[in-house]
Amino acid sequence: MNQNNEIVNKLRSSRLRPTKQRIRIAEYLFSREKTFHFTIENLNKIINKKGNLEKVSLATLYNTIDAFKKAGHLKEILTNNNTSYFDTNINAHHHFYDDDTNELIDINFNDIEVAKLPQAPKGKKIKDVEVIISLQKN
Amino acid sequence: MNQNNEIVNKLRSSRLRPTKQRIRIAEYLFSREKTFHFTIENLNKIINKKGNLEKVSLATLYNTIDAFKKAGHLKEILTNNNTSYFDTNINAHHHFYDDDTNELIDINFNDIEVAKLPQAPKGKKIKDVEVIISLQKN
DNA sequence: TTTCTAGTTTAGAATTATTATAAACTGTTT
DNA sequence: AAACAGTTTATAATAATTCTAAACTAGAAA
Repeated sequence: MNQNNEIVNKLRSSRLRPTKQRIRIAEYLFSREKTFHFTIENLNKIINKKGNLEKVSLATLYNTIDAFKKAGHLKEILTNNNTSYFDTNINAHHHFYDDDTNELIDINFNDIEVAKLPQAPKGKKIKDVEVIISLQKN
Repeated sequence: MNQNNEIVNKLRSSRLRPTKQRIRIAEYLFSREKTFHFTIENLNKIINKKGNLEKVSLATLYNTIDAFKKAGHLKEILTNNNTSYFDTNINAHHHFYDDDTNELIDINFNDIEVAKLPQAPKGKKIKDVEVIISLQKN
């Protein structure tokens, strides 16, 4: 139950009650080495795959992912296909985006260097800089 | 009718029949100096605002914008709010994106310098490099 | 403990953005 | 003018997301 405790603490420190559902989702998302990209639909299929006894409602998936995002545990990825993609890698990094397959691939932060940045408009400051490299077939 | 002829030629050279609706939309979008960012909903309100006699159906707006995009006359912009944004500026350039207001602001190509780029995955090549700078309140 | 309460989950309805359908219409070619 | 493919249209269908209000639950208070 050590793993579980870490997750529970993570939730508590974000002022999120460690409910059964949140623990389940957080364990799935955050107990992994490699970055994970997903849509709500993906996650729903995984969490509620047939055979699983404890189902989590779709509304809760939306609520939970939104809460995790607001707490800074997930990043939402920019795309143009009107489906939200999320990323368990919250460190600054960038993406390849394959328009044909809607596939996302992480790019290490250090593999891109943004040498010059513009001034933010007055009253605003820069929250994040994201580089997206669209791909096409050779 | 000089303006009109330019538009008609633009359509023809993209193998798009210059229909009443396409000419109307193209005139609205492409007869301007400054860049224009819009969603289909925006455009619908403008083209079909009450008082306008000639209405264009929503389906046609979708079809036409998609055709213009495929012809390279519009760029689709990446955001995370599951609504498609389009940009009449098809030159390479970048954007500020204000998450709170969903507002997009152009950044001149030269105001950002991407100094280092990664290799494209095998079988793919780089189509476009886009930088999106998210903003937050000061 | 039990009781209480605010926070959470849920099924289902509602909403929003987009795509599909198939009939009517129109630009262009013959 | 006839013909045909391309286009437009209203409407239905679909997909992603948000809303709603009732039931449930974790944690605090008694």
